[in-house]
Amino acid sequence: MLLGKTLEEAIAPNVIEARKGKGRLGQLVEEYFFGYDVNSNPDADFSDAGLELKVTPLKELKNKVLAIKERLVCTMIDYDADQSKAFEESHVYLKCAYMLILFYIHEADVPVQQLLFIYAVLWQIPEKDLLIMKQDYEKIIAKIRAGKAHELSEGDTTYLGACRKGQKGDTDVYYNLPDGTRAAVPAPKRAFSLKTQYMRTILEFAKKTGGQGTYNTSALVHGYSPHLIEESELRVNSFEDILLNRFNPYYRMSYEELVKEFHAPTTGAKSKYFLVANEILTESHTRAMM
DNA sequence: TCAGGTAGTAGGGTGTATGT
DNA sequence: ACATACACCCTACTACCTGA
Repeated sequence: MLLGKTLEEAIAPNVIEARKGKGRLGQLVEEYFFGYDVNSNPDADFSDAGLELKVTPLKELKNKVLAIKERLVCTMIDYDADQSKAFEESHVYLKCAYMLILFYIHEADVPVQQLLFIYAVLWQIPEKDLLIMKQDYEKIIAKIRAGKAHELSEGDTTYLGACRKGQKGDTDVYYNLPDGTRAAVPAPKRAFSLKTQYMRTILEFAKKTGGQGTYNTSALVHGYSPHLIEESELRVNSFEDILLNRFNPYYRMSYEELVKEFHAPTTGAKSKYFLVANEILTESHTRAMM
């Protein structure tokens, strides 16, 4: 529907003309393509549409090669609720089947303002990978159902890991078993993560394709699409183009420059990169005011 | 060829903002 | 008050290079 056309040609010429200023594109996409009411939800982000945004570090090896620095944490494991969920209806799957991943280069002792974003990849987990993750998921769930959540380990699985997650002072949590009784041994909190081994395949894809507004939709077939993909594949492809175009102007800009560009507050929060990336995606809300 | 450097993997842990 | 979402930080162990 949008393929081979501009948004204006395909959707709402008059309205688009009525709005001037940077950042309208995303706003229009949200409003006319996805039906968001931008005004009623200024924080509307793409997770509402089934797109998870992730910002993750790379490290530069001695030979200058860029490698994955860490696993990518997806979402907390709910020892009670997750037990009865099939992979296809799990929080992890719904959340991470479709991700916009921004890679930046981590450097020790370099002010956080000077770190460089280098790749952006829109990634839909291919079916072959989902198969493996499904097995991983089931392995994890099986342990929980057996009352062995405390024995969970990242080494158990291939792509989808159950990594430790918690805060100072956290105590292990109790959970109920399928028969309603309480597990004998409480377990530390854990989260589902994409292991570095899997992240590497995404990185390789980014390198191979240039990573500057690149996307993998090879797995975009019928049957398991998250709710983002309600219409045709054409629509999705167009959406990707639009979304990725939003990032194009910002490649090779440092965090500091981005903060200036978006008049975003500089914070010491560890989620600061996410906050900036979110600014890019929801730029319309701040730019529209100017 | 073997000791030291590197990288991959696993494991444990933390800070800040925000939602319920 | 507490849990979750954001990543982010640090260490140990192991295998694999690599150059004296």
